[in-house]
Amino acid sequence: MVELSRKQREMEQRTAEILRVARPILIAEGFQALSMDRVASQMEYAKGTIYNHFPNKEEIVLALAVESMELRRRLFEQSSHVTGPSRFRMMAIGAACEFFTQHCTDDFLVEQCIRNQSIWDKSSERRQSLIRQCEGQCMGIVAGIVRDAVSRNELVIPEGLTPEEFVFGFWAINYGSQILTFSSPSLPAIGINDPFNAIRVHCRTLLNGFSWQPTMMPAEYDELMLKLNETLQPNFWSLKKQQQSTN
Amino acid sequence: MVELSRKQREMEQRTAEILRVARPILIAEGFQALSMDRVASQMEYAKGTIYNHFPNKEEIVLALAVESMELRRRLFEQSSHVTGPSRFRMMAIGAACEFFTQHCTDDFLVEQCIRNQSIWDKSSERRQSLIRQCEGQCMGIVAGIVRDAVSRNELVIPEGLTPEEFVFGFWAINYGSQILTFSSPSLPAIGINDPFNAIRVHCRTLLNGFSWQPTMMPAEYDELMLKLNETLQPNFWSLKKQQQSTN
DNA sequence: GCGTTTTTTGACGGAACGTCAATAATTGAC
DNA sequence: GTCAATTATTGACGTTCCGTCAAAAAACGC
Repeated sequence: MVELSRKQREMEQRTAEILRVARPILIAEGFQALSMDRVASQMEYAKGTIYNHFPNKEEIVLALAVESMELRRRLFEQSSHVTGPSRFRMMAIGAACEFFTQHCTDDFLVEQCIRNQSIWDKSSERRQSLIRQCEGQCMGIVAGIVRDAVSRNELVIPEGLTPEEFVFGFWAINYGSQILTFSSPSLPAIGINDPFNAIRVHCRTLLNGFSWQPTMMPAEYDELMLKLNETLQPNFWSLKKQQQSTN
Repeated sequence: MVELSRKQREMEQRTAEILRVARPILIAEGFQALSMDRVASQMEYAKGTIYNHFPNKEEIVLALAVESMELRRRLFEQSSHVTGPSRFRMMAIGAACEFFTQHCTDDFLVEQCIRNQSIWDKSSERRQSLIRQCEGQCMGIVAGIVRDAVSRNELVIPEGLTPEEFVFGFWAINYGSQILTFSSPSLPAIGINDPFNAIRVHCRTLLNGFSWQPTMMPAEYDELMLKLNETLQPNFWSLKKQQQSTN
């Protein structure tokens, strides 16, 4: 029915509007500052109406996280299409991670929010599975590059590791550094001035350590990263803009 | 005054008692389940009395975090005293991390709690600096090993990295993997069955990648880790027990 | 004992959650 | 165009928790 779909459209539009209102609050003032009353009054609707869209505020946060994780997925997707040896594609993923860390800090904050038992507990199975799915897709993209590298004899995965477990190390170092960078009180005070560069060096060392061909000297590596960034960043930015207009 | 000190003692005892009551609540049910009313009623004191010890619940959480981070520091301390080449000591730190991840999961959860702007914001400068101090000490211990390695010509740090930035990579990969392991929904579902082993392989690859002498084949590495664990674990356990009786 | 100081208490104001009966708006049959 | 039926919106309400503070109780010291 045309009628029904108009209503549905309006409903979806308002759902999006709620997220648009909620996001800056969550980002600027944190989870506890995000209240249903506040969202309602800011939208000039009654609280009950908001509850027609989301059964609790945790669901709002999860919905925001889905948006942010989709952005990450699209960045990865984009990176995986780079041409060249498998290692180039892996480094392109690294470039995407760098971009996400540096230019999508808001999205990262939202992602971090949901790594919290209490939020997870109160939210619906449906949205949880959306998150899991997106996480799985990100992993799938990177693991795909790894499998491809193996089949082309450009990489030998150490014995006892699945491709996903291989990826896990890179995931951990990127994710960990991001969390530490944003939440560790005064990193510079303990001697870490450029965490971002440090992680790049570690990733290069890891790739070389696994002998992922072609191995690279520091200068070569940096040069290629520069080139990858130049190539990819326009796409990254447009994906980011796209996400911003949607949310 | 004897009088005064007796009162002080009682006060401190009760502070400790509050933490003893609060810790299991925080661990089992999370930050939001930890309420002052609940702690008070469980201790059979009025709420106001609890507020004589801690100005808000965030401070309680920070106090718990200090305890947990001190444990980590002591594990690191212990590990740094292993004899042998600098690399052995670095690997001993790795063993401490593994121990902390595997056997002090509660402490990790508490540590994770405080990486949250809103908790950090509401707590006192004094306790914040205790945390920072402890974090700095952990870093100091590991960076000390790195500096020693450099001065013994067992390691060359890549150009442009401070020893602390060098350590940061290991910190990030360990921390990141821990967070992902505990908070990522169903890691096995996306192909990661033994995250713990994966990180060990990555750390070995990193150490070898940096040519930290003596470089090691997988089997050698695992063997040494086994030996380190055998040597250190009794000490680790006793440090852990010690912390448990204090808190 | 008794006045003073310290500690404890729990009632209170305020904020946020999530609910639901009452109210308003929309729909479509006639 | 009217009106009964359906659907959506509203905000007051019960509840829970926070953090405060005046009053009550306990401890102190003379």
